[in-house]
Amino acid sequence: MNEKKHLLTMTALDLFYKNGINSVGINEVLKASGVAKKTLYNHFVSKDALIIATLEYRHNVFLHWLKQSLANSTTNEDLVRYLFNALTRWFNNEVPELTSFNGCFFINAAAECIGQSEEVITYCRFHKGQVRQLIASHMQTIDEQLLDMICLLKEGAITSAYVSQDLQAAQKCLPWLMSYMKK
Amino acid sequence: MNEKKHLLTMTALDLFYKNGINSVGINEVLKASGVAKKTLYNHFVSKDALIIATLEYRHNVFLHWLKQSLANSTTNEDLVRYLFNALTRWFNNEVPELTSFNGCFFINAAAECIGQSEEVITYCRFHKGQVRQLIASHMQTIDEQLLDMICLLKEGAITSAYVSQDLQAAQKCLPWLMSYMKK
DNA sequence: ATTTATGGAGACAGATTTGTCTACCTTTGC
DNA sequence: GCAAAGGTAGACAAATCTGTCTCCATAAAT
Repeated sequence: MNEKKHLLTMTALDLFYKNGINSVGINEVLKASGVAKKTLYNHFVSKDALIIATLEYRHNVFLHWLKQSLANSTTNEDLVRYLFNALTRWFNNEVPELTSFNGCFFINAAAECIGQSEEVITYCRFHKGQVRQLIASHMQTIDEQLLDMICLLKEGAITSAYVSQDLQAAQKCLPWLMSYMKK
Repeated sequence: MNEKKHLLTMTALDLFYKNGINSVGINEVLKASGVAKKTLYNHFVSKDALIIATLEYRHNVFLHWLKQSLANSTTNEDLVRYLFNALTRWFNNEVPELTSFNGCFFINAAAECIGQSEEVITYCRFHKGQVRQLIASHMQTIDEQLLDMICLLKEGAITSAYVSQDLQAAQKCLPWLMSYMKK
């Protein structure tokens, strides 16, 4: 990708994730990145296109981080342990590449773009699907029910960590999942 | 509450929940309700005040519905069954008073008002706390761990139902919770 | 019957936003 | 050396949004 385009995408993601997509104007992105307006509209047809680019970028960063976090797991127990420990690190700002925790960018974007951009919600759905697939690919034995539970608890933990500021939400899931798998 | 004020609050909630708080302008609320702008600013000091009023109203409607849904539960098993069956009815648009399902209004509002209104996120936190308390008050024996799990799964189900369009998300939680309580 | 409070309709100011356009500069390839 | 491509800086148009204010109508209270 072009250097300026990449810079714009990263800067926009930073601001969008921190302050909300609708609260951040194009001009703010330009000022923060030091790029001219014409260059932005040279690379992106509209603000919506920039938003989609930030979603794609965040998706890549997030999946790369998750893949690495799960890399060493060889059993379902490992998988669950690695996953929810990784989430806890995310919530507690111990993962620099994900930047300061502000909930799930995709959930936030979906909420912000209700009845404004169908493309955004579609991409968010895609992202959640890809994350589920990545988790599934690390399962020793495919257990659709366990996969459902893991994903539901993951979503719940992210939401609780953000809205209710329960930074230990992911840790609370662990003992339960462990005892479930023991049976 | 005043009649016009109530009408404005209900109309605004409808539009905010359906199309997003930031996408709906004051003028749209006025047109839909047939109320004059001066009357609105007579009752609300600003749009922010109107937003808070819609949060309060939604909170009351939601808690009233949940209270009724859980009213007949006498055991923890009942509680879980009633709760997640009620969520399923909500997701599938079988609860008229909650209007067409569009995720959790409070999660959406929190996402939309990032770095814009501290009052909104505070109220969302309050709402989630009240819901938790209501659930706790219907528990036969207080089990903080079970309460955590119920709330985490509830949040996960709402998010999955909305973002991933998994309308059966709440039903998937039931067998798991049941087997957990049996032990 | 007259006063007072409340609401309707909407013009208007002021701020802000997206997106276009002009004019100028810098770098790179030939 | 020069032409072409792409970037900078920012003015500007057009739309939109919040909040104020004016003028008028209506209804209730004294």
